[in-house]
Amino acid sequence: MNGSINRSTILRLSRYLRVLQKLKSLGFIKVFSNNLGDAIGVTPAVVRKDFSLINIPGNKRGGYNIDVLLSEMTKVLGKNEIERVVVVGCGNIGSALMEYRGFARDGIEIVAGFDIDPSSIHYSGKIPVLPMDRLEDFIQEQKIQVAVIAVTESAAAEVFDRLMAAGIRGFLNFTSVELKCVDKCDINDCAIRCTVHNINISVELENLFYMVNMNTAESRYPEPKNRIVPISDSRYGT
Amino acid sequence: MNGSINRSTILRLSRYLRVLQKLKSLGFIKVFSNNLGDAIGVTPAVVRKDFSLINIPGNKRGGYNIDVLLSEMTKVLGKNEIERVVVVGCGNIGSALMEYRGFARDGIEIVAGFDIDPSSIHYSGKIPVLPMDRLEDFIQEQKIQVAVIAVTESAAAEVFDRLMAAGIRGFLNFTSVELKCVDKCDINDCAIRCTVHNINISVELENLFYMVNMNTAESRYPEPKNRIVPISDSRYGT
DNA sequence: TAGATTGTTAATCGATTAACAATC
DNA sequence: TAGATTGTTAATCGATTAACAATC
Repeated sequence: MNGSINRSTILRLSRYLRVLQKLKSLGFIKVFSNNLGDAIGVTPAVVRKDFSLINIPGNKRGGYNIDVLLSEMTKVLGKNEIERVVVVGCGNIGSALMEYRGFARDGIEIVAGFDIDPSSIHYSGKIPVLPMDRLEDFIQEQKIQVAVIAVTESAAAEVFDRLMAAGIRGFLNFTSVELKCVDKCDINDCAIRCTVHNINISVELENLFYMVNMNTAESRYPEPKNRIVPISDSRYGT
Repeated sequence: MNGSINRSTILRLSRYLRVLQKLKSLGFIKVFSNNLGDAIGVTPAVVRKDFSLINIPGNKRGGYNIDVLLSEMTKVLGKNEIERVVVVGCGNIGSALMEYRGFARDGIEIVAGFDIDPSSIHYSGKIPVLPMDRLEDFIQEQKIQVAVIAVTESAAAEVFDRLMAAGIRGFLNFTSVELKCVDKCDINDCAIRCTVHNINISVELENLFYMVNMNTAESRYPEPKNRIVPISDSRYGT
């Protein structure tokens, strides 16, 4: 098939959405494919292709209507309701995420944290931090589907299993353990799919060092044509 | 060219490295391509190809020697010395990273933080937090090449420019602003390359919700052949 | 030897890019 | 009209996968 809606496309849609919201707040009405391409670092053709995939029409001369883009894209991305998340592990990273104010603007709400350390527990406050034995109940009662894992390395695998069993189907994993979905079957003997995004900051940094070293090594032989070769990787690229 | 060392390969190498360190600490001497493949979620052929790209020899029957792998891979990744990083913006995320203990094990050291808020500044302590006007001097004196950007959205672009001008060539960007390397020329009129990794946690979470919704929608029509379809995306995949 | 694993080549797959007709 | 932009198709590119000979 020459162009289905895949992960790359979806990640780009999220990024267009972000830019479009800003443009709208600035009073813009329409936008061209090359504007959006510049904004997120892709070619205009990619933008047009993405939009045509989700059947958003443009005007041959007048570009795309921002309101249409926003409403269609939120429809595709399923962003019509608040997206509720739990954070498991309220150490450095977990707490930082729970204190981050920017999620609300993006329609994301962290509804609870969970921690093994009794001194971290508090039931009141903006976001409660609950003990680990409340994990399964809470997830099932609140029908939570997405969780952030920010526990210690040694607890990662067990927490992952518990979350999976409790019904979580999307995982954002900040531990250094590479988590993978393993075979699980529900009572109806039907496949359970889940999605894990592993974010390993050490690996990110290591890679940056490698790229920097490579670039400085190469820059002794600068290419004649393209004097400026910015290498901007959004992690969703390539 | 049918197989140069590209970003995907490098990111995989970092991940092999991590697994290999654990295996070594468990007393393992050798490892097979399918073990490593399982560990990071790729096929054995990819592992063998990666290793052959960096000229690591295996034994037709006995797999790969872990010590050889480790020493060759650290050579390629340039991990022989401590990798020094600064963190700009010591709010929630920035502080969390500075307090994270795991970097040392990976040969990464956060040598300083920088913040605009005077109450965050402290010159002593494990990692000093310096005022922003020390930024350029520090980076140049210490020859820092990689920085984490964890400032507010509104400060992101300016901080990025300052870091770039001060000599930073690798950026790990946690702000919601998509940073791109722009045209810059140094005094020798030679291209400056830099690398930016943008980590946008909102986008990650949004994407998880999309995947989860898609999967649950699809699971009403389970495929006959592969009953279990784990979708495990390491962000470097695809 | 028999079995298993590497190393490499060719085939496949998918995404990006280029190009251009359609048309506002 | 002339110019600019969309929408789509074909070409290119690159990475993954499959396959299998080599060989321990």
